[in-house]
Amino acid sequence: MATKAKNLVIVESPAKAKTLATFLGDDYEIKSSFGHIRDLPKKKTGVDVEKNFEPTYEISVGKENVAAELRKAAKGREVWLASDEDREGEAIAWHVCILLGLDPAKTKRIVFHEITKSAITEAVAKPRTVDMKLVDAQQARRILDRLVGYELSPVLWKKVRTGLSAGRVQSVAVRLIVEREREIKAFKASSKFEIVGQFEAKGQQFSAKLPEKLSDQEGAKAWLESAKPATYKVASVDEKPGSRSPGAPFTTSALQQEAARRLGYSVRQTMVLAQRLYENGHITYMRTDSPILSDLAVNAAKDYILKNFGDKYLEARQFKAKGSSAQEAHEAIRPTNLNKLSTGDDKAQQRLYELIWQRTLASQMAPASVLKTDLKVAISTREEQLVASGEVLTFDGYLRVYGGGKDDKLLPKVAVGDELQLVEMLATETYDRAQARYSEASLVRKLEELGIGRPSTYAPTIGVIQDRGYVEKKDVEGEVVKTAQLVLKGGTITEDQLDTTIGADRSKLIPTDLAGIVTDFLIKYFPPIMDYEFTARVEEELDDIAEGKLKWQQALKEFYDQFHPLIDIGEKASRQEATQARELGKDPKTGEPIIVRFARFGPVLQLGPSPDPKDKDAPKPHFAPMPAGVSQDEVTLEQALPMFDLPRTVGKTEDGEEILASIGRFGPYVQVGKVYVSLKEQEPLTVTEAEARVLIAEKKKQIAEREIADFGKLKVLNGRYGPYVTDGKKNAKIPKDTDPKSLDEKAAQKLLDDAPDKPRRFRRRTVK
DNA sequence: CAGTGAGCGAGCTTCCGCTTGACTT
Repeated sequence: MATKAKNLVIVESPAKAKTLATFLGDDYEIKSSFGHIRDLPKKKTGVDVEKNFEPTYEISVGKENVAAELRKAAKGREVWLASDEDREGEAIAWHVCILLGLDPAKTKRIVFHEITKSAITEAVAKPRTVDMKLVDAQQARRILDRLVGYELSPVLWKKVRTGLSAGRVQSVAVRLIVEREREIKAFKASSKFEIVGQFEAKGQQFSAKLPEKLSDQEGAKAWLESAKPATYKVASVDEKPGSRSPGAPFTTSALQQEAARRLGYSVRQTMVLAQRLYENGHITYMRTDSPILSDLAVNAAKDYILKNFGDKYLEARQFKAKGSSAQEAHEAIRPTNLNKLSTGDDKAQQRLYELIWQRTLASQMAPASVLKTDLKVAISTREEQLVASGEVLTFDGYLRVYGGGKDDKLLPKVAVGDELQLVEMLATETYDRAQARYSEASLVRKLEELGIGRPSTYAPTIGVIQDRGYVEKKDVEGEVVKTAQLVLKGGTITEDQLDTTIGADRSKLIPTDLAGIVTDFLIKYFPPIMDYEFTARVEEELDDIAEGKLKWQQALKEFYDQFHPLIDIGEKASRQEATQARELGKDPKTGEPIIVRFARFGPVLQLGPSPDPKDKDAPKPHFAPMPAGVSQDEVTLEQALPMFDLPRTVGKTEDGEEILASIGRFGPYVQVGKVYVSLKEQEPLTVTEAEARVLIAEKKKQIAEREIADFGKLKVLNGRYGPYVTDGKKNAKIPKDTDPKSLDEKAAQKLLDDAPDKPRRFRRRTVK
C-alpha cells in the first residue's frame, strides 16, 4: 500500500475521478461527490422567507455514505475542489467546504474543461478560491424553484387533485403541449387540388407541378379540360450550384433529437446508453450545452480526415452555443478516441456511438456540393408554367460520413424549346397539415430554445409530466377521408376516389384533460410562472447576482413579493371553477342538472347537484362515466344522457347469468359475475346479447387454459410472461427449471413468500 | 406488457439540478 497521499481532489463524477487519476501522481487521491451532496430538506420548504430567505441545508437523502467518505478522506489532507465550472459546480464546491468544515475563502478551487495533462497542470499551478457570487446565484435559483414548486403544488392538491405538481420547468412544458394540441384541434383541414404533370423526354420520365394549387374540384376539372389539346415545351432551364454544411458536434439536446430521428431511441434511452459509453471511457461527458470541441479533438479529426479522405474533405471549424443560458462547463459530446470506429457493450450502444463518431468527424469536414436544376414547362393553351426541380450531388463532402442526404433527383438533359410528351396530368385533392405535435425530442428542443431546463433535466422532466398524468406518449389514429383525383390521359379525363389518412401521428406527446385543467388554472392565477419569458428573465437576474450587481436576497424578495400574493388569491378560487365544472343541460326525465367535472379519477358526469357537506340527508347525485374518446370540454348533453343507463343489462348467458356492459377505468367492457372482457369493436350501449355471449365464452376458455393449478386461495396461472403463482394480491414468477404442474400448494406458497414484496416500478404512476 | 372496473373521510403528495445506483418487470 502506498503512503497516504497529501492531497485530496474532489470532482463531481466518479468516471472523471478515474480518468484524472491517470494524470495526477501519487501525491493526489481523487474522490467524487456524485453531484450535489447537500440540499434543501425534502419534507418542508426549508426557506425562512421572514429571515431574508435563509435556507436550511441537509445532506441529501442517499448521500450519507458519500458525505462520510469525503469527511474521512479529507482528514489531514490539502483539499482541492475540482467540480465543474458553472453555477451548480461552484455551489457543489461550496457545499463540500461546509461539509468538511473548511473555509471557502481559503480552500483551493480548480477547474478544467478537458482532461489533458496540460489543462490539469495549468489548473493545479494557479488555484483560486470559491466564487461566492456564483454560489449565491445558484442559491437564488435553487430557492426560487423551491418556493414556486412547494407553494404552487399544494394549491393544486386542494383545487384539482392530490399529488399533483407544478414548477418553473414542468408547468411550461405541459403548457406547450396543451396549447399545441388545442391549435391542432382548432385547425380545420381544408383541401385543395394539386396539378402534377408526368412528362417524358429523351427516354426519361419526370414530373412537374403547378406552383399554385387550385381551390376546388370544378376548377381542377376546368383546368384539365383546357389542357386537353395542349402541347408542352421547355420554357427555361436554370442550373445553379448549392451547398449543404454539416451540423455542430452534439450537445445533449441535439444528440437526443438525432438519436430519436435516426435510431428511434427515446430521450431517456439515449441518456442511459450515453452514460454507459461515458463510464467506459468511450465518449466525453454526455450532459452538456456546448458544441465546442477541444483543440485535441479538432486535431484528431483533422488527422483522421487527411489520412482517410484527403484535404479536399477537410474544413476544420468551431461552433457556437445556441441560447444565452448555456453554461458551457463541458465540451461537446464526442468520441474520446476518433480512431475507434465502433465500440459499445451492445448493439444499441454501438449505434449511438457510431452516430456520435460520425457527427463529430462530419463537423470538421467540407460542405457537400449540389447542382440544382429548375426546369419550367410551357403549356400551349395556358399562361402558367409547370415547374420541375432536380438536384444532383456533385461532391459528397461531410455526407461521406454523416449520411441522411437526399437521393439525387435527376431531370433529363433538355434544352429550351424542346418538345415534351405528356404521359398524364393529375389533379389530386390534398389536405393542409396542422402543426406537428411534440415528440419527446422536439419538446426538448423547444425547451432548450426557450432556455428552460438543463441538459441533466430534459429526460427526467419528460418522465415527470407523464408520471403526473399530464401527458401521454401515444399514437394518434387519424381519420380516413375520401379524396378525389382527376386524371387526364390520352385525351380523356377520368375521376377516381382515393382513401387518404389525415391527422395520424406516431409516438407523440398528447395532453390529458387534467393537463388542460391545470394549465388553464395556472395561467389564470399565476401568469408570471407560466410565461415563456419567465426563465429568461430569471437567468438575467442570476447573471447579475453572479457579477455582483445584485444581492441574491434582494432578487428573491422582489420575486416573492409579486409571487406569494398570487398564492393567497389562488387559494380562494372555487373547486368548481378550477375543475371546470360545466352544466350540460337538464335531464329531461327529472329536470335535474347534468354536470361534467373533473373528479378524483378524471372527468365524470353527474346528475343532480353536489350535496352540501353539512347536510347529511341531502340526496346523493348519480354518476356516470364519460363516453369513450370525448374530452371534458367537448362533451354534449346528447352524448352524456345515455351514459346514465350504464351499467346496462345486455341480456343473459346460455346458463342464465346476467350480462352487464359499462365503461370503467380501462375503457368499455362486458361483465358476467367476476369475468370482465374489454370491448374493442363494440360499444357498451349497443353491444348485443349474441356478441357479448361470444366474447364471454372466449374469455372463459382463455381463463380455463390459463389455470395450471387451483389450490383455492393460491393459483398457478399461465401469464403473458410465463407461469406464475398468485394469491390474488401478489404474484411470483416460477423459475425456468421448475415444472409449473409439479408445484404443490406448499411449494407455491414458498415461491410467493420468497418473491420481493412490492414490485418496484421504475416509474411510478400517480394513479393509485 | 400478467388483472384491473372506483367516484374528493387517516396517513402523504410537491420543486430543479448535480450525479449514479441495483435486478425487477
